[in-house]
Amino acid sequence: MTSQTEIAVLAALSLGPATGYAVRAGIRDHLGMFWHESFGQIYPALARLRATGLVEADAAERPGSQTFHLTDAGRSALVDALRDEPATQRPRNGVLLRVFFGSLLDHDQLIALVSDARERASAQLADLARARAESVADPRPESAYWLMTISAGEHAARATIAWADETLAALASGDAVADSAPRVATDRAQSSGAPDSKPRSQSRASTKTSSE
Amino acid sequence: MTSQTEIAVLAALSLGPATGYAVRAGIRDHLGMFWHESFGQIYPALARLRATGLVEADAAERPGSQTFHLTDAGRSALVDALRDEPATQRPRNGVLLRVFFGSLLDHDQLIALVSDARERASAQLADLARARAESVADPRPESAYWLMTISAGEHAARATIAWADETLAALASGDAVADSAPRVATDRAQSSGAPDSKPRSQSRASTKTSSE
DNA sequence: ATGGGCATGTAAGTAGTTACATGATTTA
DNA sequence: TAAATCATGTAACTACTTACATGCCCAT
Repeated sequence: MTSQTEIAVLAALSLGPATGYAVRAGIRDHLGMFWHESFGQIYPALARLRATGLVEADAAERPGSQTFHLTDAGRSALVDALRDEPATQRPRNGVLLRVFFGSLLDHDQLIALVSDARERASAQLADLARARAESVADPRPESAYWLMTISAGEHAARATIAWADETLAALASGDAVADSAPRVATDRAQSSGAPDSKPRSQSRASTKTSSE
Repeated sequence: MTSQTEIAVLAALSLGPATGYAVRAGIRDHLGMFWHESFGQIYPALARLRATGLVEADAAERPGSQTFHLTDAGRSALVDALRDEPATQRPRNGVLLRVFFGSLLDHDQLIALVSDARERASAQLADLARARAESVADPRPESAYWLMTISAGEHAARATIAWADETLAALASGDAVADSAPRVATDRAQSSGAPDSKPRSQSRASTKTSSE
C-alpha cells in the first residue's frame, strides 16, 4: 500500500521536518549511495501522504514553501513498512552485460569500460571516507547505523576495485579469470578433456529450472 | 533509441536463434545475476525489433511457436548499442534503507534482516561456483568473458558476506562499525573537538552540492 | 542586476510488473 | 492422464524520468 518512494519520504521526515526540496537533498546526501528519488516522485508522494494523514504541513515560513512533519500515524506507518520484507530490485548492470558479450566489443573498449567502473568505485570510496569521518566527528545516536551503511558501500566499492584489477590483468594477458576465492586447502584438477563444442540453438536451460 | 530491453534481447539472440520463451530462459540462466527481463517486456520488444528489421522469424517448427534470429542490421545495431555508455541504474537498496533507519526497528529484526542478506549472498556464491565449474568444464570462445562476470558476482557476494558478518558482530556487541579498509600504513589523527550537536531541521546539505 | 540556490509543481512519455487467457507438447 | 514445461501474447496498472514553467531570496 505504501510505495517505496512513500517509505523513503516518511523515513527522511523521521529525522525531522523538511520541505520537499530538503527531503530530496537529504536522500541525495545521506542515502545517495543506496537510494534515489527525483522531484517528480517526491512531490506527488508528499501530496498522497498528506491526503492520508501520514504527514502534515507546518505553517509556511516563507511564501511558496511548506515544511512537512510526520504525524503519529505516519511514524507508525513507517515502522510497519520497514518491518516488511525489503522489495528486491531487479538487477540491470550495463557493465556486466557488456563484459558478458565482450567478444562483440573491441578489446580497448572493454578495458575502458572496466577502468571506468574501477574509477567510479574509487571515487565512491573517497566519498565514503569523507562521510565516515564526518559521522565519527559528529556522533549522534543513529551514527552506528549510518556507519553500517557506509561500511556496506566500502565493501562493495572495494570488491568492485578488486574485480576490476583482476579483470584488467586478465584482459591484458589474454587469460581467463581464475577463482580468487580465499583459498584454504584446494588443489583443483586442471584437466581439460575434449572441447566438445556443439552449436547451441534451441532448448538452453542448464543450471537452474526452478527459482522465480 | 534502442531500449535496454531491446539491447538485452538482441544480445541474447547473438548467441543463437531462440524463441521468446528461450530468450527469457537464457537471460534468467546466464545473465540472471546482473540482468532481468520479464515476458511482458520481451514479447513487445521482439515485435518492435522485428518491425525495424533487426530480427527475423524463422519458419515455425511447431504451431504457436516462432524462432527468431538476428539480421545483419540487428547485429550491427547491437554492437553500436554496446559501444554506448552503459545506462546506470538508480539504486534502491531496501536492506540498507532499513539499516540506516535501524533505530526505528527492533534489534532482532535488524539482525534477521542482515542475516537474510548474508544467506542470499552465500547461496549466490554457491550458484556461482556451480556456474564457474560448468564454464570451466565446457569451454567456449566466450568463456573468458563469462568467467569475468562470474567473478564479479563472487566478489560482490563475498563483500556482502564480509559486511554482514562485521555488521552482525557490531549489532551483537552494540558497538559501531570500524573502518575495515585494508590497512597499509596510516595513523589517522583521532582528534575529536567539540561534539557540536545542533538540532538539524532545515537546510541540510553537507557533503556535496554538485553531482547529478 | 544577475546568477545560483531554494522551492513547488505538472505533463508527457517511457519502462516495467503482474496477472490473465490460451493452448501445445512432453514426461512421469 | 495429470502435471510440468514450452510457448505467446495482452491489458491494466504502477513507477519513474525528464523537461518544463514559475518565482523567491541572497550574495556578488
